[in-house]
Amino acid sequence: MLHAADRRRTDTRERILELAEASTLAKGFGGTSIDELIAGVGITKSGFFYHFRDKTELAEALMDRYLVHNRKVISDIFDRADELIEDPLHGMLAALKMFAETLSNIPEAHPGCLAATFCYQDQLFSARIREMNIEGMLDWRTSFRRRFEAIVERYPPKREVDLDAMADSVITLVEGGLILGRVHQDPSILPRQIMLFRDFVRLSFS
Amino acid sequence: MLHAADRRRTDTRERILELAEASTLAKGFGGTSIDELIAGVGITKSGFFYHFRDKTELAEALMDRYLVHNRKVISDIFDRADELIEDPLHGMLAALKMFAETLSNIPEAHPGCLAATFCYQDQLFSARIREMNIEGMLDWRTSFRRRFEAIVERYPPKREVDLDAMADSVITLVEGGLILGRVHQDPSILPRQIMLFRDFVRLSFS
DNA sequence: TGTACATCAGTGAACGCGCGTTCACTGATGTAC
DNA sequence: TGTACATCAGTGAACGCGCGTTCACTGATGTAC
Repeated sequence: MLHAADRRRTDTRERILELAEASTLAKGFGGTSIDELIAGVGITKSGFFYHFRDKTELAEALMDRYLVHNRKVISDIFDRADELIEDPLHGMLAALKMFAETLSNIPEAHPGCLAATFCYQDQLFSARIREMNIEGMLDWRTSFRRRFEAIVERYPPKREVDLDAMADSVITLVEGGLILGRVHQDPSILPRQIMLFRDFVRLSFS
Repeated sequence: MLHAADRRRTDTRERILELAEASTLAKGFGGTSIDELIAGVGITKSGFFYHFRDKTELAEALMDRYLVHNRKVISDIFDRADELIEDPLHGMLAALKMFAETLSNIPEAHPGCLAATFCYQDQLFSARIREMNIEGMLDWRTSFRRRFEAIVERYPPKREVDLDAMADSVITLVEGGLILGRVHQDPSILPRQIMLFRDFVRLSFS
């Protein structure tokens, strides 16, 4: 159980991270100033530096949070499907459909992907951040790759399929779809790409 | 024919843009300083402001250049295929294959997409930039959409297909693939995604 | 053809603001004995 | 249970650097008559 002080600490820190993430998605990490964050949270600048040694540590904490969230998204995709469906192909199809639905149900346009912003400013960051980014992307690849292998075993495809590419497809579409969705201000773009990929999976293995 | 002065002018301006684009892809536009550009080009700061009223004008010029380049990429995709192949489906398949090959032949990893960086820092820019970004994305959608319509007419698919989503797929995969390629430092990721999409197109219409 | 003026492509110095960072300090809460 | 000390979660003031921007000026080239 948390004591009062711990709770307070966690709160402020968490609120800084929350604001920093939103601002980073809107203006990039470089464009996000500490002044702006402390104004939002209601502390002084020194208060910020109590929670984070420097701005780099904020970036790393942001990436950490993102990695945890990332893994939860992936397991959410498959957990429900695994519960209901044993067959790997139909499990994948169900999982993709549920994923697309989840993406549709986010009321506002999804704000974007932190990994993408960081990747497009990577020269500003430590090698640490880049490694974390790779790690996050590999989580997607390995999770999907394993499941596609199970599918191939039970449903041998007529033509050879590039399993690594297929495993990377969902996260590729997510990154691309978030960009398109943002530019066009149309949150339906990403889920529709996922549903299209689902059609592709169905066609490939039947 | 250009006079000496014009040529010089164009040269310096072009070199600023060239450097600015590379730096923007590496660090974001906000992280790209005028000091850095003039050091690279070898002029003084006032020289920069002779060519661009302010930094916003540089961003717009960058986006302008990108839009022109963008259109060339799209027409390159289809021009050769149109020359050789009349059938819309086989033309599309050929175009996608050539596109994937072109992407493979870029020796270094493709540096990324300017539109993506701008999109992830869009709060820093004028509405003008955002409009230009939309325009660029629509170029892709309309070009592909028209061709998929021709395909559907000649090869009616068994199942209904989301033509808008299909038309958006290539640019979605390009944006996503560039991010994955950058993070993993693997330039083969994007062309393989394109080839996978090509398989999908073939399966969908036969 | 020579001269006067205009434009091009910059130079050099200065400015102010915002940014990340540091440092000495503090009041409230928690812990050891 | 009371006291001494430690830790937590900050405050307040200052600093220096880099950034975008401005302004008066300039030498080389181009153009009109």
